[in-house]
Amino acid sequence: MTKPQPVRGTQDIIGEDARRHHHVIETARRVAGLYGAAEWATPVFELTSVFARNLGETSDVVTKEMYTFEDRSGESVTLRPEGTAGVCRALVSNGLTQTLPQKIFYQGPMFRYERPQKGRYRQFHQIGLEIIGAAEPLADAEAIACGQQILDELGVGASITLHINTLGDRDSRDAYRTALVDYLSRYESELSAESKVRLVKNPLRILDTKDANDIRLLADAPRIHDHLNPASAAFYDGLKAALSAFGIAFVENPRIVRGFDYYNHTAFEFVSTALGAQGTVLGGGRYDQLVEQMGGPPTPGVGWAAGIERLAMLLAATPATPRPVAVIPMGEAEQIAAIEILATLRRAGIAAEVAYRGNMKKRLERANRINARAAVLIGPDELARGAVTLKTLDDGAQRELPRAELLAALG
RNA sequence: GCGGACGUAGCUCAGCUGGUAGAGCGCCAGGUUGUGGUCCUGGAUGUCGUGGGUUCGAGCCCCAUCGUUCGCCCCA
Repeated sequence: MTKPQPVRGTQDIIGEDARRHHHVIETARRVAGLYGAAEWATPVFELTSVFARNLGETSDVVTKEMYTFEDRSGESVTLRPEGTAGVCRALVSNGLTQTLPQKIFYQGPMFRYERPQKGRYRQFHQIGLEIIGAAEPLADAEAIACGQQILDELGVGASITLHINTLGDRDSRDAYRTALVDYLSRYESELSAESKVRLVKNPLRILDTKDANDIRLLADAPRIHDHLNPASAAFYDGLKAALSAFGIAFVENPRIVRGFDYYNHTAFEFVSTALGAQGTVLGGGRYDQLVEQMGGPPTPGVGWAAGIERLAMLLAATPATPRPVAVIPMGEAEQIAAIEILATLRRAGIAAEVAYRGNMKKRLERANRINARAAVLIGPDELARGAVTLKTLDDGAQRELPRAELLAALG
């Protein structure tokens, strides 16, 4: 038997996975609301230029990793690889650059055309937060605090450490890049193959190398903090002060970098100590050039995103679902009474189920399987007396009571 | 995109140097025609990922393909 398969790198989220997934989203949505964020839903695909223009046409990201195709009119469209670009596009499209700041929460599927691995799918899901229109480090601190609170409320915060860094403003960053290239060029022959390529293409990312010898060479490399101009240094100090005031613990990690030019100042990652070397569960930073690159007015922004699948994996336990009440008519004659009781319970906010068929034994088995807390039994005797038998399934105790008292008994 | 490993029942897996499939769990039925979770008895389920090849004979060997997984590249 050949069963139909989902497209490579996609997965069905069902059962326990679905409950964990929803729990992550609901927790994040609720906490983001506490920070004043409104939830946006932007399209899952955009014109390719929305993503490509900002990333550089030649990077691997564009040529290799985007889910891009032509629609029937020959337009090149791309399934969104991340959420920030679409949110910034929407901000500009809707003229919201006149109404700043905006705090935006989003959640949904993202797509990258990569080789699938465990926890890395071609369709995956993210939650994200953006604060657009605030140039102050307080916005960065709020975004980070929101991320921290979500992780805490998910119960995964304990095994996670916040790493922060600054890239400085454009001048600071350019000065640092020059200094870093100067230094590393002297050791070019000793660098790993990948780092040699990065030295030309994207030198800051060498700081993120895994090669032991590269790491040794980097020990004496110039540091970003020595190249920050006064304004950038003040911004970074402001961030750290605000984080401390929010009660957020962090470590400074100069190896956290971002590859694209629209990033500046703050870069941060929440790293799980439980998941090995690649344990980033939530990451983000400041992107003061992005909205302008998108065709809007110069508008600062800061935000983060986190993979829902990875967070769901970290949850200690699957969130419990409410236990329903099983309504069990003995036969056809009691069916109508059962339906009436179902309606009463559900309108009162009590989860209630009835099995579609089967004798009493079968229906009790089913009640057990759906983890019902109680069964409401109705046979000819109860029907004649206008009563029901209420059975508590955990201890098996049961008693007969008038139908009118059922709601109160289940309250 | 590159390299390694793997693909047997719904799930987890066993299957000797090739002789045409098994366990546990789950599922269904009965023991109990007004009572579940425990127990006992019985039952169903697989073109052994797919296609081709070698062979008298392939779950097992060979090739291809699809998928999964580990690592690399990348990680917006």
